[in-house]
Amino acid sequence: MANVSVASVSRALNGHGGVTAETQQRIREVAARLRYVPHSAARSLITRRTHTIGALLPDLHGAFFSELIRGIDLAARARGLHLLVSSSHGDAEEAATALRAMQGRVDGFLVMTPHADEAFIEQNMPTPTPAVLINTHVPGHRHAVVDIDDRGGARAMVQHLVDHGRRRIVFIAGPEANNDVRERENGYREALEANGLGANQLIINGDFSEESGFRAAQAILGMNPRPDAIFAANDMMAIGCLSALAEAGVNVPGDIAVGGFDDIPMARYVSPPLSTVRVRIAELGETAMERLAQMIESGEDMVVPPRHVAGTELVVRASCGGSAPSRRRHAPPTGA
Amino acid sequence: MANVSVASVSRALNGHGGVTAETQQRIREVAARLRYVPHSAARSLITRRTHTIGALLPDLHGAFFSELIRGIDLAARARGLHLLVSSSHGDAEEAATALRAMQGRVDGFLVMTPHADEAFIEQNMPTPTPAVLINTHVPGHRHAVVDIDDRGGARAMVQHLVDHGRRRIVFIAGPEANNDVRERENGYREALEANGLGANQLIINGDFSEESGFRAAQAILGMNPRPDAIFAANDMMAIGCLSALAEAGVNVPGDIAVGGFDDIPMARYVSPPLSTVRVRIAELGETAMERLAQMIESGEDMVVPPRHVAGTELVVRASCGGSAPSRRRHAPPTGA
DNA sequence: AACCCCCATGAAAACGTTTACGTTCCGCGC
DNA sequence: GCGCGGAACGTAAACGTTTTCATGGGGGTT
Repeated sequence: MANVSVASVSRALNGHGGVTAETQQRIREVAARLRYVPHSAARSLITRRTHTIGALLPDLHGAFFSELIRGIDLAARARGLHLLVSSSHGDAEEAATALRAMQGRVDGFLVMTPHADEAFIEQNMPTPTPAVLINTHVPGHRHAVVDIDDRGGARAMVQHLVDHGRRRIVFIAGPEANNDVRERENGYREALEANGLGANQLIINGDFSEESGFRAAQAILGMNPRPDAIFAANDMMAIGCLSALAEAGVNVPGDIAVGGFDDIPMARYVSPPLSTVRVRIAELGETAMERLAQMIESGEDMVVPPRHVAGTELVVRASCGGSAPSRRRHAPPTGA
Repeated sequence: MANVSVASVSRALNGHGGVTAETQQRIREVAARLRYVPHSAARSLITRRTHTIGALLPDLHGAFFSELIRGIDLAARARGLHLLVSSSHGDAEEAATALRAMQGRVDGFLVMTPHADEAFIEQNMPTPTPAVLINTHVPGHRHAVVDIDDRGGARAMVQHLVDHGRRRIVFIAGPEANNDVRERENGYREALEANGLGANQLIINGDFSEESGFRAAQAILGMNPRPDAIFAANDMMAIGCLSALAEAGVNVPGDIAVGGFDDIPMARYVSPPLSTVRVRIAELGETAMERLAQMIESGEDMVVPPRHVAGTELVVRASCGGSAPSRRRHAPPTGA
């Protein structure tokens, strides 16, 4: 102590006023000298604020989540918030457990999980805690929602293929439970229908793995008449396709054009470079975090911001045989 | 309340005994019905345990950190610990701030930052808090250290190149401040000397970016006599080399062999597939986390485990012209 | 039948803050 | 000169747990 009561210390360090500039100065000096740090638990106990937000993600693996976390972290630290991460490895029960474990430890949730259907939300999300649902099409109005424009991106890709003369476009789907996939498939369908090709729907199931893309391409090569384009629901499957096609001696994009989704860093490096749909993932995370911060600050009469949809961007490279590849060899991929 | 005092509730929920099985049962039922969750701040206040560990990383970008966090998360959740992440974007001051901000909020630190020299540690790490330093060559004995065997990995790669007849091997270094790079360079040197090639040291500086690898390769092409192998301190630079060499019409590995370090996912997909040194990153994170948990549990008379060095693994693919590429086309890369 | 010990339970202190509420002191106006 | 207002600061309550200690009751032993 520096000849002063705990109350004054609190006031001095929090800068709430009610204390002379001089004593504030003195207290701060002493605090620094003593390497005093306020006990955050005690503070949280009385303040009911933890200055921490909890992120529940389906997995922490791969470029997607890396980018997402990065965006979230960026926005969080800009606001002086801490980030508590947790992955819910596939299992819905595990996700619920993780959510419960974070309960009370955080001021708000950032939730992205395939298990987040309405019942799950209802059951496991404490009403008073603000939450932003990422990429989760739940109609509820109690939580904010931030989505990727999967449908629009898929439409753009298919439209591009159609514009360049492709007519028999196969879509390689992903795991059925996945919302993104459903939306990408919807976009595929809409684009075909918009071009009077509704009857040409060709859908093969995959599971997001390179392997499944490889197998899908083999199946496609056996189809008659042979398709002239493949649109995979993600880049890894598209890359699997490229392998299979190369192995079979099929020319890409001459014989078959290939498009993916995500624009993972690798997409630029495969041969031929993969056309794909870029999602500004870090931006998605930032937006979600910003929304959440806003909800938290709004306090009692919480305002739930309207649904936000993160745009996508068609990245044309050699694999889809469109215009000259827009890939400049040594420009770093934007946003990556 | 269920006809019982707060003390009994505490005992029932924590299972410390001192309460009838019957009442414990009853209390738990009521708690579940009321969706009661203990206030973690209050608990931390008295327990002086947060059940949270703080991870300070230099960045959250890219495959490396994605893997690292994944490993950490895995080990953390296996022990029921929460994970607070923070990136210290480059700046040492920022790292210090982040560390201070986590102070008191966590039971232990996982620190990986290029700024973690001795002074930094001394200044910013609160002595009583357990900490594990990842990939940080600080001699202090107060903290545990977990490292990558950069030197051994580099030696293995260079030895492999020498074994296959290469004699003029260029090393492309990374940012000077980086510990990994220094060690990789040491390994390079040691391997050359061990083979009586100590006089053939050829080192070019890079900065870990693809671009710098590209430029380095151009420089190398101008050297006389021309080197017959390139060993880049990381995969991205190696990939930049491949681009430059392909552009110049140089045959890889015929004219020049190329090796990288990290085994990023992309390494398998470039052309030719890149030989590299794999680091089991997730394992590194897991080990670090386990050590930390061990230190935390050991309590007052904290035992600091001895330095642990995560092994590396030479991954031979086509780019180094060794034996037939060991890459099986559709086996998923192990550990990725 | 009396005593003792142990176990289940309750009461209360403690953890380290924030904040509402007093208290003191100073300066100013009447 | 007296009173009054306001600013600076101290006192103490409150936050929700855990844990120590006290209390009571039941069962076993002598």
